[in-house]
Amino acid sequence: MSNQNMSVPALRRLPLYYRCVIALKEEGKKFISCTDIGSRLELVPIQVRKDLQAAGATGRPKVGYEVDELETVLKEMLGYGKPTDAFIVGMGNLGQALTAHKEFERCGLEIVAAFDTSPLKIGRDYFGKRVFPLNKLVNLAQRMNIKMGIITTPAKSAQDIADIMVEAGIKGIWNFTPVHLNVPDDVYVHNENFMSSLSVLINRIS
Amino acid sequence: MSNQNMSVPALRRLPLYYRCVIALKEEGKKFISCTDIGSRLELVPIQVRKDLQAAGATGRPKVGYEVDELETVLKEMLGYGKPTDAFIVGMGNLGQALTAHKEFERCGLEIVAAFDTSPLKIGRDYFGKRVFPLNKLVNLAQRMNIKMGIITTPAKSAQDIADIMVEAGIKGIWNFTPVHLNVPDDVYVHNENFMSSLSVLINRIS
DNA sequence: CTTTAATTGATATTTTATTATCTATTTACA
DNA sequence: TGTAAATAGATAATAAAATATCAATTAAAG
Ligand SMILES: NC(=O)c1ccc[n+]([C@@H]2O[C@H](COP(=O)([O-])OP(=O)(O)OC[C@H]3O[C@@H](n4cnc5c(N)ncnc54)[C@H](O)[C@@H]3O)[C@@H](O)[C@H]2O)c1
Ligand SMILES: NC(=O)c1ccc[n+]([C@@H]2O[C@H](COP(=O)([O-])OP(=O)(O)OC[C@H]3O[C@@H](n4cnc5c(N)ncnc54)[C@H](O)[C@@H]3O)[C@@H](O)[C@H]2O)c1
Repeated sequence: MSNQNMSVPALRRLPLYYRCVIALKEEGKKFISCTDIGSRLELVPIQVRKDLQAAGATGRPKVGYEVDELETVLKEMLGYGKPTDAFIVGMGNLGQALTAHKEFERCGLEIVAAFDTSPLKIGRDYFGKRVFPLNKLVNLAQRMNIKMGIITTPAKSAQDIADIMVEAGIKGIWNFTPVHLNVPDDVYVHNENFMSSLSVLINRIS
Repeated sequence: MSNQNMSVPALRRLPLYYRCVIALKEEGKKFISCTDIGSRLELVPIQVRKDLQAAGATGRPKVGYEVDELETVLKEMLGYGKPTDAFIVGMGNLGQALTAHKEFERCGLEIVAAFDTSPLKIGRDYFGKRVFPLNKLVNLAQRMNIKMGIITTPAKSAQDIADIMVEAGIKGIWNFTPVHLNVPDDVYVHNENFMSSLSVLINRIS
């Protein structure tokens, strides 16, 4: 099953390996080595090997890893086989862009419903997803056993939405707002903080 | 000036401190301690102190850091005073969402022009930004001395766009596609890889 | 005026992540 | 059949990041 004690940096590299495996498969390759993968992704082979080891893949000396097996192992580890259902809150520009993104369904995430407070949006469909009023979230999440929530509301509402998600039993929050969220220990928050990324970029080019 | 040898993790925390400082300022506080900041962001005080030290801030024992001075230091370090001009390529769902985001201008980034290959988009304005044909990018970038590029095209075009950006003299690329880009050493790429984030989230909630 | 508590800043330690080294295995080929 | 080359896997070393310790400083309380 999914190895809970893989490091975050290693976990973040797995989708890159997966893409690489798919590409090599399409090129007709049956086996691939860490060196192959590493040279494509500009990673040292030893790092690729350690990550694949942690993911549970095994290879053969002189040959490398079997493409089909590697695909299966990574798919399993990444949860691409059975997508996780998620709610998204805030159907503005970013919320709509994420909802439109069909690729997520092949990468373990299925956005099943959206929530907003704007009467202009409630009841409408965006890319096939219905927008519900915010006050329906807790009840629906519990009935549908939703464990993942995405926050794309204005910053000032973010903590309120997080509180509602926690109340609803959600255990993983994908936070696109620039605010730090306070949640209980058993809830995992991943901050997609664009401002953090910008500060690195700006620093590096100046 | 901007400390080029700050670590990436530390740099990424600076915008959080900045937000915190602004919030405390609005509460009327004149001085703030690492402990204050840390408790708001769930960081240990020593980490906040080390980061602020690297950013060039100095505080006074028993009192903490002066709010106004901290704001100035962070603003300078983050480049919030003089926004960096950037081009964005790919005016689809995500490209439009980013272009619509006014907050960037206060956080060091000014998107000055957009590029696309679709005849339906070229010549139009989105949120006040004109869309140009892709073949105008190199010339315009050189004339306007553009150093930052944002890629929000489909994955299959990403490397081509990166090559064009490199040719145009762009030194920092914000890559929203899931592909690894090959660029020369003097070009910095920051990958906003949503699939990587998903793999951590899915792993942690299962 | 003295003591106390809080805080910074510098240094040291620990932990985590990355990279290197070494050994055993396997394939390809002479 | 034997040998060389490439590679996985295990272990060790290094580097980077986070955390702890301690001394110096300073404001406030007694
Ligand atoms: N657009 C971007 O590219 C971008 C970039 C970086 C960060 N962000 C962050 O993402 C968030 C959303 O950005 P956006 O550009 O989509 O904003 P937006 O204003 O376009 O959309 C916000 C949406 O949230 C809804 N909303 C407001 N309050 C709500 C509440 N309490 N509950 C539920 N819904 C509520 C609004 O009705 C609206 O539909 C913001 O926090 C922003 O800082 C966006
Ligand atoms: N939408 C999301 O929320 C989301 C999430 C994760 C990743 N991404 C990634 O971001 C990228 C863009 O996603 P999107 O949803 O906005 O896609 P989209 O299809 O909505 O938009 C792509 C845009 O790029 C333009 N384009 C195509 N080829 C081009 C080229 N060679 N040069 C210039 N422009 C070109 C298209 O005309 C279109 O306007 C994709 O790589 C996607 O994987 C998007």
